Amino acid sequence: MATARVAPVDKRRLILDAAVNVFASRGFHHCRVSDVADEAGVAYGLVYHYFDSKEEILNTLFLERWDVMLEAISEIDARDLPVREKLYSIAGFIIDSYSHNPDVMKVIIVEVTRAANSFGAAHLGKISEAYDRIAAILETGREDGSFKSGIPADFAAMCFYGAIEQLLTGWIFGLLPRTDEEFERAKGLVTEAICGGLEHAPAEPPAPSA
Amino acid sequence: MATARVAPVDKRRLILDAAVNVFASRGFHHCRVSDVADEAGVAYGLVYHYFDSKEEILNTLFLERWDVMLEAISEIDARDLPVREKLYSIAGFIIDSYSHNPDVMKVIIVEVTRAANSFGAAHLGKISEAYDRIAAILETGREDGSFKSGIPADFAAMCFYGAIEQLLTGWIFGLLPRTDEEFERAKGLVTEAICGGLEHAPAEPPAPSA
DNA sequence: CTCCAGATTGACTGGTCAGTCAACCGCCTG
DNA sequence: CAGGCGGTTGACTGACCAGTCAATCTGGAG
Repeated sequence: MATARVAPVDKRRLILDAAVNVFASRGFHHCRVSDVADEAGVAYGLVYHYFDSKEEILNTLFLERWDVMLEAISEIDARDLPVREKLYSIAGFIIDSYSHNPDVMKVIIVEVTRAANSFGAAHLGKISEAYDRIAAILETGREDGSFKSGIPADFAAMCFYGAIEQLLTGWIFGLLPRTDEEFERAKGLVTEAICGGLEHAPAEPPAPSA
Repeated sequence: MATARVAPVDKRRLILDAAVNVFASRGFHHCRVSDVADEAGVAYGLVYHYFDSKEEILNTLFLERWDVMLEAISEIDARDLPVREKLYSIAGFIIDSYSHNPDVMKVIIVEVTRAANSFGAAHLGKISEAYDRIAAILETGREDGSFKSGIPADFAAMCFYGAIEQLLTGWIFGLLPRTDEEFERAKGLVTEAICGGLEHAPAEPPAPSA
């Protein structure tokens, strides 16, 4: 007989999903654990059956998603593509993540990624791993001569990632239009902006033969 | 007789400066008002003589600095310079702000600029004014043909500002080296990265005569 | 010297909320 | 049917802390 018959509803998952809603709409510091429990339709105490603390809920949400992103970056890096297309794919992945589930990305960006005195510091290793993997990709671009050697790869990675995160921030704050077409368009535009630059290229010597 | 003889010490200023230290090192949500009072060497109640609430202190800190930045952007825009040099000056101004007083910028970036559910939302107008002014500068670049017309100015402004803020974030988290030389170097590098792009330019037709 | 207004003090209060815990439930096992 | 165990409940507690306020100080004006 099947072990699960009447879909025993994963309460832990229910709580995590509810937490995303609540954290996104009210903010981690401005909501109560009871808000999460209510949203999940679950008793207050059950939250503490599955999680040690309110913070652990956010940690879990962050790690779940960030690991997926790190995995995606590695997978993209492993493909046999020009560096620019790898960057396009990464931008695309992050933007898709936002468009498919804005709340999770909002919570991560708003509550974790910049929280230098709390969650950000706690997850610094994971966060910088993303920058490092992007930097590694850029480094291959420097090596094959397609990317400028004058801009350090780790520096370039920060610029690239920063631009993307700022776009998400723009969407989160409602400063940029949020439509599927805009999301799609943005992928190409960030890539072009960061790789190709905002300026029209002046007469420039071609890349030195690496 | 002079109105001030023994340097009456502006207690309000003292509190604001103490708040910068405390907010930067412990975080707005993880510190007590009494921490600020202690740091300022002032009685707890005096904080409430000068400010209505803990939040008002942060609001004041943000507005003081942000207005200076808006002013600086306008002043830079008014100069007769190529667009790229205006952007260099803006990047330079923001980076100098950080290098001269890291704590204020840290507090603004960590506690305000991304706080979509609290301070960020409250100051959305001011925040987006900065993006708008940068976008206006970029628009002139599009008009005079030095900047690509395919990338909307508001979009480009987000990329530019995002890259800079990410650099500050890198310094705040200790992921990028914090030396005066690095700060100086970064000004040129971000400008080159964003305006000129990370890639070596391929053969590209010159800007169409606008 | 007196009087006043504004500055300064810090003990206290009121409300909030994260986390605990003892009880209860429902299902499976023997 | 008894026993037990993980899942589930929600009232309760203990700590914490933003904000209040009555009292005190200080320095200038008359």
